[in-house]
Amino acid sequence: MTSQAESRGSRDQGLHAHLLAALGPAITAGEFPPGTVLRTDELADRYEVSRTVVREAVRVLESMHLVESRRRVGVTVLPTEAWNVYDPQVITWRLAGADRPRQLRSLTMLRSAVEPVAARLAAELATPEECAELTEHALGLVRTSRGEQLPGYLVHDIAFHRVILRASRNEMFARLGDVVAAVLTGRTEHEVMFRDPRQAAVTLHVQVAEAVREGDAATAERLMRTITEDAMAELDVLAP
Amino acid sequence: MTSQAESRGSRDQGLHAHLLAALGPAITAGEFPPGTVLRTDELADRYEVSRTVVREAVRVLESMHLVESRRRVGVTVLPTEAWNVYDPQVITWRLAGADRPRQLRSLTMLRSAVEPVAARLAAELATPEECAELTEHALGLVRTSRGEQLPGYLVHDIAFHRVILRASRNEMFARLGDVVAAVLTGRTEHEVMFRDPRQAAVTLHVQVAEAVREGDAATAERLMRTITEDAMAELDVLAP
DNA sequence: CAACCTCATTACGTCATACGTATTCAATAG
DNA sequence: CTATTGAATACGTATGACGTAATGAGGTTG
Repeated sequence: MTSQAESRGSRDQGLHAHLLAALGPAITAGEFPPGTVLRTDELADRYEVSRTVVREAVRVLESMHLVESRRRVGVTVLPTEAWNVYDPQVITWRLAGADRPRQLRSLTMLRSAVEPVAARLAAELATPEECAELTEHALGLVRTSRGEQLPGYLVHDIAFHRVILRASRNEMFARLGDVVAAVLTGRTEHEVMFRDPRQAAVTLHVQVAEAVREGDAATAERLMRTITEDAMAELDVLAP
Repeated sequence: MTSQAESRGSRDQGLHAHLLAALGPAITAGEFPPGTVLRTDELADRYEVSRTVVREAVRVLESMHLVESRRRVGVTVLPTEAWNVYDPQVITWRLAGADRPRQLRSLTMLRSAVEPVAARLAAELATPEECAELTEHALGLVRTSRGEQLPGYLVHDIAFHRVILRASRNEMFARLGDVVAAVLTGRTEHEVMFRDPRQAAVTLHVQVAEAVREGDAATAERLMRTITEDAMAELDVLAP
């Protein structure tokens, strides 16, 4: 065993996480085309870890359906269709990779399918506390809608949509909060958004908060549909 | 090492899969309340496998956010909010467990959010081959809509919705094919469906196939929305 | 000549052991 | 009563050995 201190790599969460952080992005980025076979020993040698660590990382990749391990064959990279594209880890890796635009488009489409329904449910089921949160974040959007306050705007935007999804009282919807956060963050980071958030969007958010507070499900859904469709349109304009 | 043949357990995919098949359902069923600590040695002893195997299984559970492994503490069961509820494995486990009704409701709601949008996209993007498949499965539904042919009906129903989701050309939507299959299968298995599939549903499916073939996006979306809302209503009637 | 069977090879699967290390909790000193 | 120290603990990692199934070469057979 060499000094085993490792130059740096990842002090975060263990060697297996380090390996995952190396293999996951590489696979999702297509550096290993589907059908590529990786050997455990080779990986252990390449990344200077024991086979134990490699096997644990492979097990995780396998649970994400990124690879398949077969005896006497090796660890085979699976085609995209097999991947667990809802796994937050996979989403993160892909958003950081080459096919980011395609990924962003898929996720935005998912948003535009789910969020309007979530808004309708929220209007029917939101607690007073959640209504208050919505109003607060809507006001936050108004405050940060002008000038160089994109980071602040982003925080309120994410929080607003998280509350909507959570207030829908649907587990599956609530879990998309992370996805929405990733999409919105990505949009801001890559300046796939005008420097001054459009006032129309801000107004719509305020109105959604109102509709939810008043229990107007139909209006909440319609307004949210407008918001997400605008997001889709924005993407169509600024991406191939 | 004892005889190590194991009464049966799972010859399917290795010992670690066996362990997963035991721990996953137990955790998702709430047999280990959040905060419960499991020790690897204890698990290894209890299931008569080596610590290596336990660790690999734990890594997978960890990637699903069902548990968290911390030094000197053990493997802690995480609260439901942390779980990867989109993981097909987790979905399967939960559908087989106690809170099946709640799970079925959440998933059906997700369907009713996504499938109408998918139908709209399908009407715009479906290939001639996919249109043919849709028509074929719609006819299959008609043929099996009466008498004791629920299994046959189910096959065509699942296939139909899979084609719609695939034809939407959206990765995230396409991946929900398994979810829809699980929901429809569950509905049939538990007789949460009338013995004779309703004729109205069959007609709607035929009309969706038509709308997609003719590229009538608005109609396809509207019809599919009716289908999924009927599914929700059905659930409301037959479940608390 | 083609189809089938045999068997050595290979790389994953599992086990056992040893040691490293972060974390916790209790005992002690101030 | 607070703060520091230190021993116990359970996970993290490495290593070496062996089991086992899948593969493909090579020989056998119809």
